Amino acid sequence: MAALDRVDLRILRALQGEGRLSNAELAARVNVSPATCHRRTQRLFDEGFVTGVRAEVAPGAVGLGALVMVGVVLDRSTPESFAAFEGAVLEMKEVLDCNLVAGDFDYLLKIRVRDMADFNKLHGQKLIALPGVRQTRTFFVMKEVKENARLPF
Amino acid sequence: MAALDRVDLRILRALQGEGRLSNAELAARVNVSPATCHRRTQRLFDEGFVTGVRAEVAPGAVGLGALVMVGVVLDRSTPESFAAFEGAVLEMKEVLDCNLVAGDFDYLLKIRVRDMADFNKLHGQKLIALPGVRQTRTFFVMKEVKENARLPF
DNA sequence: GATGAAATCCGAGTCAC
DNA sequence: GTGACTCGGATTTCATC
Repeated sequence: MAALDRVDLRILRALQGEGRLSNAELAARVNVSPATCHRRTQRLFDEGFVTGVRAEVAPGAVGLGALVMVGVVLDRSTPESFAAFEGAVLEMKEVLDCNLVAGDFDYLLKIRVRDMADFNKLHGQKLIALPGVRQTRTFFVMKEVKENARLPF
Repeated sequence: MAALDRVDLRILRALQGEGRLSNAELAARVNVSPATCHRRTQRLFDEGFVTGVRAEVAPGAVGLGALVMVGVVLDRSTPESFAAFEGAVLEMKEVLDCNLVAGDFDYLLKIRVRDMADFNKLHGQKLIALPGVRQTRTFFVMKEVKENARLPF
């Protein structure tokens, strides 16, 4: 996994903004020949600099209009306890993000559901039933100011 | 902005997983002709069901190995106060997510920087200097269990 | 009004340099 | 890294249901 030069960075930046750019268009934007651009891009994918390309679907259009952040505190802070919780969270499709954090919580989750009623059900039936959960704190998102911004590089 | 039928949903799901799928391949996966698939996909983009296609860049590879969540409380809860804060946050490239929430905080931010030292600088120089900020609470992410999972639909 | 087949044209992928 | 060559897919047209 060699280092990234200026051209690589330009390719990454372009693709981060428009993942469906054709190789020809991409080459024009980063000022290299199509052949070179193709090889560079290939490498960036093959060596894991780009972990995937994904279409962003408008959440509301697919019945996922509500966003909720949840702080979770576990009963015990043992490796087994963490592992069990993480394993269970990975199975929950509604959980978009899950991070182990330092601070007042053990984990912070980002969850998308249809509406508040849906979240209430999820909370009562699945969230508090997750392995080792002592308490949760819910933060309903009232306004999404910024979502998934591009990486600043 | 008409509704989505089964074929549309299959296209969205496929593209959410692999945004660079060729139209030919996509058509094969959702079982329609390339022509139909092309027209459907076009519509999904044009009518805003797909808001963009983005390459996901490995954060560590571009010097953004540290992830930090920050809870922010403002001085006053006035519309002007919120607007000023939001405007300033939109200018900060390091802030990936910013959500207005109900609960102990006014806003929850997701921030990517190089390392803890970098965050400390950002916190001291920019975060607490944001308009109307009374206090912040920092949650360093120690482990990213799940990041940006696909929408469950 | 949407579909799939066919026809055209442009870009992806490969090769020699 | 560049330029050229070939083949496959993107995109449009059109007849059809």
